[in-house]
Amino acid sequence: MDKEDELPKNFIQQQIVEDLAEGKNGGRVHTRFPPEPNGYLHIGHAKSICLNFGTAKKFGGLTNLRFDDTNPTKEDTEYVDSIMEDVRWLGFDWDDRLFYASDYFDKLYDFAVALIKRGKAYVDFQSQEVISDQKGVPTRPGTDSPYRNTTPEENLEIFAKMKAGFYNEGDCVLRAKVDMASPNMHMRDPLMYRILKQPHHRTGDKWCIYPMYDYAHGQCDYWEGITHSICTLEFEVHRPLYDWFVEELKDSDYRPRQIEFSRLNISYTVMSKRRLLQLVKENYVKGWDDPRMPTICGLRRRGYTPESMRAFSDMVGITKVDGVTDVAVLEYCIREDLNKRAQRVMGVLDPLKVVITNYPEGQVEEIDAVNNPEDESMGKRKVPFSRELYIEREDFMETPTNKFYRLSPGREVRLRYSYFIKCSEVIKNEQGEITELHCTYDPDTKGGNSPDGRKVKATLHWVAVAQAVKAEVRLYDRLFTDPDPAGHKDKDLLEFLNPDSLQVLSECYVEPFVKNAKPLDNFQFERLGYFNIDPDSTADKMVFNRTVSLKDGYKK
RNA sequence: UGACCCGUGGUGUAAUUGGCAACACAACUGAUUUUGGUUCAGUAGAGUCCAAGUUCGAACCUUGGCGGGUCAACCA
Repeated sequence: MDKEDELPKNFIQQQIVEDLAEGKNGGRVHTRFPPEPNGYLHIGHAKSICLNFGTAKKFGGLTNLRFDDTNPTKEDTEYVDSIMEDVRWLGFDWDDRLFYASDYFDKLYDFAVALIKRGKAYVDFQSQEVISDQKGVPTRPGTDSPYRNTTPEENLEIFAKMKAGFYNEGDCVLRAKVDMASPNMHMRDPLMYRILKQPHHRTGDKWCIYPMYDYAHGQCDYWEGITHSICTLEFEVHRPLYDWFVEELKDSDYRPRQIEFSRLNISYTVMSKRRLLQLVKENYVKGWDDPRMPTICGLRRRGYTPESMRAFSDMVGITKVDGVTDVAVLEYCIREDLNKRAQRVMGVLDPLKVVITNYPEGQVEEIDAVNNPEDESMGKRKVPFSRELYIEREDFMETPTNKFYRLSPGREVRLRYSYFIKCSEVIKNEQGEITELHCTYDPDTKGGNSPDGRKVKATLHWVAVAQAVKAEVRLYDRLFTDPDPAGHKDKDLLEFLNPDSLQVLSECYVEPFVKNAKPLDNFQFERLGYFNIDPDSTADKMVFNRTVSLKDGYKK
C-alpha cells in the first residue's frame, strides 16, 4: 500500500486486506473495469473507474479494461472509442491489458460444451413465455423444463447446430442446469446462450449465438486472473450464479470474488444509461457531450477537470447504502480545483456601458492585472483601460437597497486594478431603461488605491469597449427541477425537466487576453464563476461555457 | 407471501472493529480581502430506525419488528 495512505479507506479495501491476510490468490490484487460499449460513460462510471484503478494501485496490483460486448444488438465501436478516451482523460491507464468479452467467445463455447458433457447444461426449445412461466415466482419454486433431461449426446448435437445457424432467433436457448427451486431466481436454470443473427462489431458474422452476461462475466474474470470483481449492487443476487460457473470452471485454488457497492446518484440529475439515452434521442439535450449531461464527456465539455472528478469520487466514498449525493459536492470539487489553477480574466455577461467623462478620449492605458492571486507563479498580464467601458448591469442599482454596496448614483466604487469611479449621471431611453452611465474617475487612484486612504465597499469587474472580445456565453442550470427526478414511481422524469437549464447570452464581452486560448481552457471570470472555451468556438466567434458560478455571499 | 442487501446530523461518509459519535459538503456568525471569491476563526445540527437481549460498556454482537432497495430481460 502507499505509505501516505496505509489504512484501507472503504469496506472493499478492508475485504482485500482480509483476503491478503488469508493468503488468497498468491497475494495478487487484480481488478477490471468492464463497461458494455452501448453508451457513453457517466460520472457513476468515473467513480467505478477510480475505485478499480485506485484500489489496484493501492495494493500494487493491476487493472484491466474489458469491454463487456456480449450483446451485438446494442453495441458499437463508437462507444468503445469514447470509453477509452474517457478512461484515459480521467488519468488511468490499462497498459496492454485491453480485453473484450468477445475475445473469449471460443473459450466460452468450449466451456459450454464441457458443461453439456457433464450434464450441467441443456438446450431448451420452449418459447420465452413458457420458460418464464416455468421459472415461477420468487415465493414459489419453478417447474422443470421437459428438455431438462435431454441426454448430453443429443444436447451436444443440437448445440452444434445452434452454433452453425441451423435454428432461428428465438427457437432455442442453452440453459445451465442449476436449481429450479432456488429462492434466487437467477439460479433457476439461467440462460447461457441465445441466438442472435446479428453481426458483432468485432467478430462480424462468425457467431449467431451469444453468451449472456451471467455466463460470460465470471469466466472472463477467471481467465484474466481478476481477484476482485467490483460491481454495483444490482448484481448482488447474481453472485451465487457467478460463483457457480467459476466453481465449474476452476482448475486451481484461485478464485475471483465479486464485491458490490452502491451506484452513484447525484441530486437533480439522472444516471442510468437508458434515461440518458432518452434525453439524447428525444433531443432534450444536444448530445451525449451536452454540458448539462452527467456524462464524462459532458462534464469535460462543461469545464470539469480530471482532478476534480477524481477528488469527487474520493469524497463520496464507497458503501452499500443507496443514497443521493448533493450536486453541491461536485460543484465544490471543481471550484476548489479551479480556484487554485484557473487563469483570472474579466468578462461582462450583461453589459452596461460606462463613459468616464473626465478621461481623455482616445487614450488607452495598459493596466497590470494578477493572473491568479492563489498562485504568484502565474504572473501578471496587461488589461486595456479607456474612456468607454462595460460593467455588469447588476453591479448598478439606481436606488440601492441596504445590502447593495456596488455602484449607484453618487457612490464611489473601484474598478478592479484600475481606478475609483463615481457615478454622476444615469442615461435612459424613452422606455425608461438605463442605457448608459456617466462616471468620473479619480486619476490619483490608479492601480486601485487612493493615496488619501479613502475606502470603497465594492470592486467591480469591467472591460474596455473598443478592445473587448465579443463572445457567446452559455449558462447552465440543473437539468431537472426535482432533487430525485427518477425517484417518483407515479411520475415521469420528463415532468421535472428544467425549461431554463440552458441560457445563451450572445452579447458578452471579455478582455482580449482570452483570444489565444484553446478549446476547453478554463478561466475564472472574476466575481462571476469559472468558464471554459466550448469546442464550438471559432476565430470569429468565441463561445464560453459557465462551468460553475462562484459562491455568492451576497444575500439580496 | 420468498431470497439477498441497506438504515449514523439536511446530504455523503467515518468511528483504530465492543470504549468520549468524527470529517467533508451544505447552512449560519465574525475577521481578512482590490473578486460579496479565497483564506482564517467560530456556531448550530445526529445520540446512531424501533424494541428487547448479551456486556462493566453497544452505532458495532444476538433476536424480533419497522422502513427502504434489488431479483421473476433470449439486457448488462
